[in-house]
Amino acid sequence: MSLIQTKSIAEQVEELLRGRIRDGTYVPGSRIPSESELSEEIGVSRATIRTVLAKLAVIGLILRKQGDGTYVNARVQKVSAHLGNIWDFACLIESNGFAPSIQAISRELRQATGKEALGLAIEPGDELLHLVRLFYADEKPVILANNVIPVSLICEPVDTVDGRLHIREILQNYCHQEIAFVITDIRSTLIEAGESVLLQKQPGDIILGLDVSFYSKNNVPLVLGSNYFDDTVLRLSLVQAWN
Amino acid sequence: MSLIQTKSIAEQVEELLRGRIRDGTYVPGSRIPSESELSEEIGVSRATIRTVLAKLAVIGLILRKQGDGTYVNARVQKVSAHLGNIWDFACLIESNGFAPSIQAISRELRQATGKEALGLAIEPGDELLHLVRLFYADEKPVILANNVIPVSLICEPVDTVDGRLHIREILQNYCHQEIAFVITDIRSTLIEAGESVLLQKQPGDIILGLDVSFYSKNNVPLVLGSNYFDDTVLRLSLVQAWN
DNA sequence: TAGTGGTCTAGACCACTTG
DNA sequence: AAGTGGTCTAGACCACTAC
Repeated sequence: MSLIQTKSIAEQVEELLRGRIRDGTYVPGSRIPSESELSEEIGVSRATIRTVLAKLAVIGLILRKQGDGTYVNARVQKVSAHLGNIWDFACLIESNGFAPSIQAISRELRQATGKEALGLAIEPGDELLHLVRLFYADEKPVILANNVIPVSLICEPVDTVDGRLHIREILQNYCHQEIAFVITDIRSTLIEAGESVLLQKQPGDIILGLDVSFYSKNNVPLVLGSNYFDDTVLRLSLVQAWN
Repeated sequence: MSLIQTKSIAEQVEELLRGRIRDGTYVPGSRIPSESELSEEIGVSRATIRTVLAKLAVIGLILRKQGDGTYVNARVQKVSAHLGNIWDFACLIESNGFAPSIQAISRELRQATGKEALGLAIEPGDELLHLVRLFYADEKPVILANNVIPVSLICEPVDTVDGRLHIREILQNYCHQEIAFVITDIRSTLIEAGESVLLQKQPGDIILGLDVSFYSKNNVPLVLGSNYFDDTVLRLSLVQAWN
């Protein structure tokens, strides 16, 4: 097992191009070099260039015009938290222009409710680790995150779990599991008394509810998330490319 | 200009494989033939097979395991309205298991407000076409859609615009414009008296607000959408693949 | 060890836009 | 007409998983 994971050529090219877009080497709205030119300059095949450009086009960072060229999308740079980031709250806070931080509120062992058991494909009463975390945007609390993980998945001592880590990291470090896909339900909801205090809101204020399920490649449910998202401070905005 | 648009090989392969997944030829949860086998059977290169499988993997329809094989994702088939469909309301209603229909409520010419002018990159007071449409799920109203289009973009007589068409089709038919990308803001909001009647809700009920902006490849704002989404009837659920 | 998906290449041809 | 992105091919090698 090698600790040093060399990045693929495509990943390196992606970072290079993202960097040039970020630092203005490629001016917003302007045309970037053609695929052939990039291929020659960077020294990789045109196919590799194309896989990278396709990825950047999907998230709207660039606009491609057949017979013309590829353009930097000025509009998306400022706005976005795009598709891949919907459930990555720290990333989402950052792209809203705030400095993110995470506070671990509590870590509790308890039994699964019927609904949780259904979502996690376990039996009601099976033991769960329930994590409560609070996400801050520039010192202001904006997202209250509840996550439950079946204890049966956890390989390490439960009390070593660091609540400030990303869910992905928690699953990697303590469960040796990788996330394959995620299903997110978005609801409009009223905040309850218990949660309102932590988010500095009034009970009965309206708020976004994000119910998230994480699954492994074997289609095993890994974690359920029940999150309260203060959309008066943070924008939940998605960018999508057409085709 | 040819009316018959032959589909690309990749598109045909995608339809073939989607069909096999839909009709159970490929059993949910089971492994499908390898890339080489598909390549040989269908008679296209492995690269083409791979582009199709990559697309299906992004929307979670299949799960790919290196060194093992490709599996049909049983879970996603039932759930989803995935990324590409967030703003395609008819499609979203359908994937929730209802029959969609659209009622054109009104079609009005009026002047742009300051906010609208900003979003559409025009001047306040410039003329807009304001469409109000109501989406039904099995005869029950679930989404109220307000769309505004700068009249300057419309090439055909305004009173010929068919309010029951998809926004994409309206832009194609009456403005000769193609949508390149979309930015959607999701908010939690209270429904106002005017809108509540159409959606058969009480004023003050909570509801999801979806603010959508459509842009062309030239980064010109084409349409703004302000939509009220009854999430007590319809689930807004997103599927995303990790990587 | 055999077979799978993951990465990458070099090159061909097409469809399209711009000058 | 020249140059761009879009599509597709055939083949090589690697990393990983199962048996």
